[in-house]
Parts: sequence; C-alpha cells; structure tokens
Amino acid sequence: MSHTLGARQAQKQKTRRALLDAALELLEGQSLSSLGLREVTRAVGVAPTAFYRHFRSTADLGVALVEEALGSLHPMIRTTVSAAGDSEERIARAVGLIAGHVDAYPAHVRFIARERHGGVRPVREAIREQLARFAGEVGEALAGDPVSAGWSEDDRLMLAQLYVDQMLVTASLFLEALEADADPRERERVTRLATRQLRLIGIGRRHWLDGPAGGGRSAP
Amino acid sequence: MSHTLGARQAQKQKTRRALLDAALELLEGQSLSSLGLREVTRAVGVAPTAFYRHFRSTADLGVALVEEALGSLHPMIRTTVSAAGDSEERIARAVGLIAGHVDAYPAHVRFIARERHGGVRPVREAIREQLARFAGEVGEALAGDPVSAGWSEDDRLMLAQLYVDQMLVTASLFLEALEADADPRERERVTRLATRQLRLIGIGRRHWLDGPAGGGRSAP
DNA sequence: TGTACATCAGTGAACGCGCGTTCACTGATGTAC
DNA sequence: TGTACATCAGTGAACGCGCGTTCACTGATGTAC
Repeated sequence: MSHTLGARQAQKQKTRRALLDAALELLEGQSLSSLGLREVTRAVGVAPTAFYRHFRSTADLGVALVEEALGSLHPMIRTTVSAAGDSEERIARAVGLIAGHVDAYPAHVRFIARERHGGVRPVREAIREQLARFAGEVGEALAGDPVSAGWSEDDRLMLAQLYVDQMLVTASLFLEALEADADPRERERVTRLATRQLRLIGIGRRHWLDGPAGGGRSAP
Repeated sequence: MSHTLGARQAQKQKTRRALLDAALELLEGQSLSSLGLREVTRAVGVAPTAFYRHFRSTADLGVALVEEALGSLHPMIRTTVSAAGDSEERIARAVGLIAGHVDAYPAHVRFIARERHGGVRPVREAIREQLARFAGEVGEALAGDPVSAGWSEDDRLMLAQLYVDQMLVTASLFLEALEADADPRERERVTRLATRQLRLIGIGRRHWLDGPAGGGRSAP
C-alpha cells in the first residue's frame, strides 16, 4: 500500500489489461500464430501503434498470457494434491477443482491447451517451463504423502508428470463439454471418466512398490 | 490392378501430394490457422489458383492431412496392444513403437499434437473422431486380454482413452527430444519415463477389480 | 503554490507487401465415331 | 488408325483488403525548483 500508482501508470495498466483480455477472447476462434496486432487493438479501440507501448509482438503478448493463465494455478495445486481425506475423497475433490477452474477461466484453459503445442516457440517454451514447475511442486507434495512414502525422487516426478498431463487432458474434456453443448450429462460423463482414470492411477500408485524388485517391476 | 490411372489423373494426384507435403513441411513452424494458400502453392511451384482444383481451403487440406496422419496408425494399434509377451515386454514394445513412429513421421506427429486443440474447428473434429475410433479399437483389443478379463465395456473404454492420451503425450515428448537437440540421452530419458508410467498404469489395471466393491473402489 | 520543462501513452498518416478469390484462358489428355 | 470435339488441371492478370512497422506528433501527467 506504500505507493499508489500514478494516473499515467494506472491508465497504462488499464490499456494493457484490455489488450490481454481482447487477445484472449479473439483466441477462442484461432491460434496465436494467426492473431494480428491490428485485430487486438481494433477490439480494444486504440491505434495499432499503441500496441508497441506494451508488447514487442503478439508472441510477446502470448508469453504474458501464459504467466497469467498458469501462474494462478499454483495455489490450486497445493490444495489438490496434499489435501486430507481418503483416496476417493481426494479424487473427487481434484476432479471438482478442475471442473470449477474450467468453468471460471475457460479462455485460459483453451489458450494453454491450444498453445502448448502451438506454432509460437517462445509461448510453447513458457508453457513447458510452467508445467515443469507444476510437476516439480506436485512431486514435492507427493513426498509428504504416506501413499508414496519411500519412493525415489525420480519415481515421484514420474507420477507427478502423469498427474499434470492427466489434469490437462481432463480440463480440455471439460472445456469441450462446456462449449460444444449445454448438455449437463456430458459434463457428468467427463467427471465419471476422469474419476475412474485417477482411481486406476491411484491403485497403481498404492501397489508401485509391491513385487519382488519394487519400482513397479511386480510379478505377473 | 484393374485400371491404371490415366496420365491426367496421375498428374493431378502428384500435384495433390506435393501440396500436402509442402503444407506439412510449412506447418513445422506455424499453425494451420495461419497457413496461407499462396504459401503452399509457392512452395510447390504452381499458381495459387491451382490450389482450388484440389482443396476448398487450407482447412480442407488440414482435414485431408488428419486422415493421412492418423489413418496410418490403425495397424500399429493392433500390434501394440494385443501383442504377446509378458507385461514388461509389451510395455517396452509399445514405447519402442511410439519412438519409431515419431522418428519415421515427425511432421505427422507434430501436426496432430498441434491441431488437436488448434484454431480450426473441422480439423479438431476430424482428429477427435479418429482418436475416438482409436480408443474404440484399443478397448476391443483389451477385451481379448486376460488382464482385463471380466471388465465392463465402460471400464475398458476408460482405460483405452487413458492409453491413447498417454500415447500422444509420449509421442510429443519424443518429438521434442528429436527436434530440440541431438542429445540421445534425452530420448533415453523419455523412454524411461514413458515405460515407468505405463508400468504404473499396468499395475493399476491388474488390481482394478481387487477390493470389496471392485471397479477400482479398492480398500485403503 | 506556481511555473517551466521533461516524460511518454496514445495518435494518425503513410509505406510496401502478401493475402484469398474472380475470371477468362490454354493446351495436353481423353473420348466418340 | 485418324479426326473432331469435350474435358479439365493448371495459368496469369487483376481486384480490393488488411497486415506490421516507421515516423513525427500531441497533450496530459509528472518533476524540479
């Protein structure tokens, strides 16, 4: 609360926000690699040249969107993974959190899903970096979980990456359900599917160290 | 062998192939939604208007690429899932097949990964359709596997979708390893990771019907 | 508090360029007799 | 086999349009004294 933004800075932030929001909306129907700078400024109602006061290019704007879309997820990760309750409760909570996040930020979710393998390298790299951080955090959280006690760091990270990818797959199924039709049964179907997939992974997790050699090399 | 293509038809096919190949190559550095018709024809060396003799639009060309990229995968699916050998051998073979496919058709793999959630709806839908067919085939193959004997149709499909998504995740990791650097250790790392993830899923699969209620609701 | 000067977010005209699409065409290939 | 006509893959000129980027600018906000 020490220094209030000057009127100039405040206005600049406002324009920047408007550019980011307009871009995110335009990206519902196209990829970042085809998003035009003039499209964005037109949507906001400023001159095309104003864009350069905020971003070097649309790729640069894309990187800013990555930070925004994935940065807000970190608190959620903690809540999801390290929460209390038995296995079944935790799965239900995780799936519910994913569904809720998709409802709250559909454009962010679509952006990440679309640009993760999209045509703009710096954006792909920013997403990869953020997802790697996520996986690292999930891996740490798993260390504090009795179910994966005694696992090697390596094994925890392997499972963490499986969870992160599974989270993205599920989120994008919820997104499809959200936009394709208003049929609430589709949403229910995705919940059921994701729940059972997490359940199967959870079972694999509980038996990971069984068998003669451990580390998943269990007997037939 | 009944009717050889006339010279005209043969030439047309040749141009069509050239357009598809050129597009696929141009798509290594961008998304379909920013691919220009003139770009493609320029790369092939024909007039822009020639494009219309083969495709209505670049989106239409994209749909053709989907059929090509995913159609060729069906035989591989059978080989992967329903093959003989113990669990560990089958996992090794599956991971090897994925790595080999990425080596053989990197552009196809990138195209599917990129456009699965890309900005061109008809292409997304074609990919979704093909992947659903895959999951169906994998589900059928699982029916003939003693490890998932007694599973409901629904459970088999759940696992099949998990496998298909996992296959795509793994393929795109191999692709990154292929293009990012020539370091063969990266490839080895991906092989190790994918192998262990499949192992964990396999363990979950073997214990799916354990426990009091079955269907994955195993006791803590 | 008032004044003089500096900063800088946003403007608007201008540029050269590549885009998708239209149209009438050419000339090799195919077909009917 | 030879001839006359039909088909149609690919051409090339032309169109209007929106693009990214440059530049000198304006005028409100900020700062120094």
